[in-house]
Amino acid sequence: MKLLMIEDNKSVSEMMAMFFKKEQWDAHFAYDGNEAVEMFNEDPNGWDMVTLDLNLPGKDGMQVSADIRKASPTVPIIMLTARDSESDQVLGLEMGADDYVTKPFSPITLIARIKALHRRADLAKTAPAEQPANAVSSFDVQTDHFKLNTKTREAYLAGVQIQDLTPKEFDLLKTLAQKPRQVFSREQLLQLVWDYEYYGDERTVDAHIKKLRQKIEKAGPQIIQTVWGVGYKFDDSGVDAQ
Amino acid sequence: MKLLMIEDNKSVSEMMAMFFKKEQWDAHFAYDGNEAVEMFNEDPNGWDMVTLDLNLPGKDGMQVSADIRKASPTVPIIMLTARDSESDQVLGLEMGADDYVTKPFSPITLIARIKALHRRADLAKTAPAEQPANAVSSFDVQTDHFKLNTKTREAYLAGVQIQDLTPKEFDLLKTLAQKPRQVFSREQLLQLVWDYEYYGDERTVDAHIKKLRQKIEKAGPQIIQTVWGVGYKFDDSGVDAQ
DNA sequence: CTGATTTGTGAAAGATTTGTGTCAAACTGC
DNA sequence: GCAGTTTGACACAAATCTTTCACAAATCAG
Repeated sequence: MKLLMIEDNKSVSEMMAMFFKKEQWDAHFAYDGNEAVEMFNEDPNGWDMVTLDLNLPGKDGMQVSADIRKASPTVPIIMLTARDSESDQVLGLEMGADDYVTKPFSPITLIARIKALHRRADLAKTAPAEQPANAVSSFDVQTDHFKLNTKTREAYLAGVQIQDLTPKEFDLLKTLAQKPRQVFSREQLLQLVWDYEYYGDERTVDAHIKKLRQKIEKAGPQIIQTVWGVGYKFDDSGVDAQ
Repeated sequence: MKLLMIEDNKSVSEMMAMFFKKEQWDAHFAYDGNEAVEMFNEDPNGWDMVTLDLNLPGKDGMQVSADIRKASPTVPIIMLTARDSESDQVLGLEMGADDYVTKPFSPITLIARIKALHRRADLAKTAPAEQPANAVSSFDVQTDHFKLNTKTREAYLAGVQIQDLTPKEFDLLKTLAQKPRQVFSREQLLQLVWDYEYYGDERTVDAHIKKLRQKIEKAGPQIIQTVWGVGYKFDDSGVDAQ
């Protein structure tokens, strides 16, 4: 198991390193937020677990969590913190963390929680259809008629490339496409595509959707649907025609 | 979401019942271990979540956990307990629990943890590289012939999608369908679908029911019944297999 | 059967949400 | 800095949904 521990307190990480070694886990350590996000993004899909200290120098811990979630919607995250307030805990869990452990914690407890979460997360990997490990698949989103590659930042609809996507447009499309058919509210999209604490007009999302749709139309049928009163969703099930 | 709370302290379960209702979860309660296992086994694959108080009369909590795990290797289990010792916690997690919350806990916290775990467990269902069309799982209502998914805001009757549901229509259908055969008065529906303190004409419900029925008819047989003098109910028992 | 009550229905007014164009600000590469 | 892009905000028009109301139809009580 490949694990990333984000923790600025060296004595904590050194102690945990011993325990991780005992478990024979491939543990990596980051000591501040920016370093952590950078390290994580080198191989966003290669991590099995992240533990994140919220009290970090530099980047805010919640922001680090958001950045990691953005890069990988599924990696298990355990937040570690001295902040014991209930609202912090609830916020953390709502932000997408899977567990929230308050300091001081014992290594044994943390190990047990990591194992429990890893076991649970593994169910998602083993259950579904296998994905050839070595296969190209640098495509991060791939449905029948739609492919999206975050490394090259290219998107294809029914084989035709969607051209001239700006960064925001690409991120927006990626976010929607990662969960086909799931409806995202404007607020959710602002959190996921912009920032978790972005303060701005929700209608800005509409403006980007409009631009995005224009570019999608040049490549094929519309794959972004409006869900009236709720938000938007990606749905390429209408791209049947061959 | 269908949840089983195993808890012998009635004041705790009553308080939680209120919070579960607010979330519109289908919460069931068991007050001792044997009853819990029995209840669980009536439909081992029908549960989305179990919370288990370890301090139960009758059967030992750990044994209950083991019995449930045996019946369903994947159902998420959260252990609740006053025992704060580390060894208990580690043992619980090793026994197959996904989370371990010590009493006293606040309802908000428990709700947040249930949501986090449910989100994680759902990934196992939805994960499959985003398979075709309606393979999106995580239906919030699922009977033999009717399925409703709040994430995609889609509803299916005997496999056919009920199309073009407006927000109110969808919410209304969801509310009725969450408790099949249960009659809801117009007043109740106004509270549940509109707002707790909505001030408006009760007949507005009728208007929406009418529109909803029209859209349901396009997909299959009628599943909303009028209970004269009382209100409306969802009942799909008349829908025959195809 | 008759009258009272409740529900179904269609239309129209009212309210809300979304699409879209414009413009200024922020950002990029040079 | 500068020119070209991208982004964000806003306002108005267009589209869609919600609510109300009145009358017709159905149901019930006696």
